[in-house]
Amino acid sequence: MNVSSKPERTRLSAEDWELAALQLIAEQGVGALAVEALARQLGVTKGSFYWHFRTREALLNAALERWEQYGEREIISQIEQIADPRKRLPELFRRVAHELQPHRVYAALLKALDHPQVVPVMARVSQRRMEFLTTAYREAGLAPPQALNRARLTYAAYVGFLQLNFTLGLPRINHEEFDAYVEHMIATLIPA
Amino acid sequence: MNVSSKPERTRLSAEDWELAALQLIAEQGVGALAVEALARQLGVTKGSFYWHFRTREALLNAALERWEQYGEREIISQIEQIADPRKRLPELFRRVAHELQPHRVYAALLKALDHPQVVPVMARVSQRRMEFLTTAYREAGLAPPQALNRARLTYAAYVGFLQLNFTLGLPRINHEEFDAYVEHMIATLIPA
DNA sequence: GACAATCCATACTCTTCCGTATGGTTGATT
DNA sequence: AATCAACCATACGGAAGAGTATGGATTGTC
Repeated sequence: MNVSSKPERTRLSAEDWELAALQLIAEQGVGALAVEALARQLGVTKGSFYWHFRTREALLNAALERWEQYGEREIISQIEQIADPRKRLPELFRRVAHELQPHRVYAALLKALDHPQVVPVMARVSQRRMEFLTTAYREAGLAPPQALNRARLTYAAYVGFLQLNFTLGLPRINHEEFDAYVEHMIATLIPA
Repeated sequence: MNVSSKPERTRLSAEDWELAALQLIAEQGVGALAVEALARQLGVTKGSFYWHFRTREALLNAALERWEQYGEREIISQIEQIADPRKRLPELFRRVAHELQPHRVYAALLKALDHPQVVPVMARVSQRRMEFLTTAYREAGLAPPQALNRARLTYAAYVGFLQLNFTLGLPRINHEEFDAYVEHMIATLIPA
């Protein structure tokens, strides 16, 4: 039951700080990552923090590294297990669409691309995903140049959707409408 | 010739501060908008600033309002003058693609969606553009629900592209490749 | 149960940046 | 030429947050 934030009176590890940092980033952005605020939230003081980390930067880097490592393993491997290549992309779209929770950190980091620490991480992650999409489109029948551009378009649409919808709260699309939108995306972007 | 920043030894107006603020936002983001930094850049001190504006917030609001007013008039009116509705969207795509400069502020504000002052501005601007796109798609022959979803998809792709390319510097797409990408977008998103 | 190593609290310093107070300078007006 | 408003410089006060110093508490280990 120790998921929340109040009364966990055990001692903390570096991992605890990293996880709390990621959660805070997801909720309030990288700019809100202040050590005293985090300490309050964890029920300790700065004294604890500076035992585990040399600096605030170090925490950010550690948290980003953790996120990059354990962030996307599951979905990609799940999709790769689908036998028919033509069924992979629709399944990917639908699955991503209904797991918007793990994308919160990505959306937050997208808004923090002025911080030099996050740029390389985001570049690597985005690059990997783009490559995954590109090969998926090739396997779905597109010629290589088409596949690359379609992957660019798809990934841009994904990123833009994140920004427009749970960062900005645009026209608060509801569930049915959202499902229809996803199907529209599938019909428009994926070759028949 | 007084475009740059060094030796303009006339007195400043509120407008000067607003324009400088927008430029700084475009280059370094909303977070970098500090009054002393701006003052240095303009060759004056804070004393000047606090004569023109009551607070830093006031400057940000004024700058945002100015941007919202004079930001997008031209392109929309130009597009609306095109007679054949089916030629409007391709032209819009190509024109937007080759004027990425005015989109710098929009991209910067996209990353500042945690600041409560920018959210309403961005919501209004994005909403207007979305509506423009939606009617354009209807005029190009799509049924209303399809048109709305296609507009969502298109605008998300636009926003995502901004983030991925001149905020993050993803795979540094070159000119030819970029033109090909734009044509791919047109072929994929606009009904024939 | 002593004794390290680990973990944390308290109390500082230092920097940055917003905002204020106040007086000086410049320019237009008469 | 005098005057008044517009504009700016200088010197503060104060809050917030990073980082340091140091000692106290807790935990495992012999």
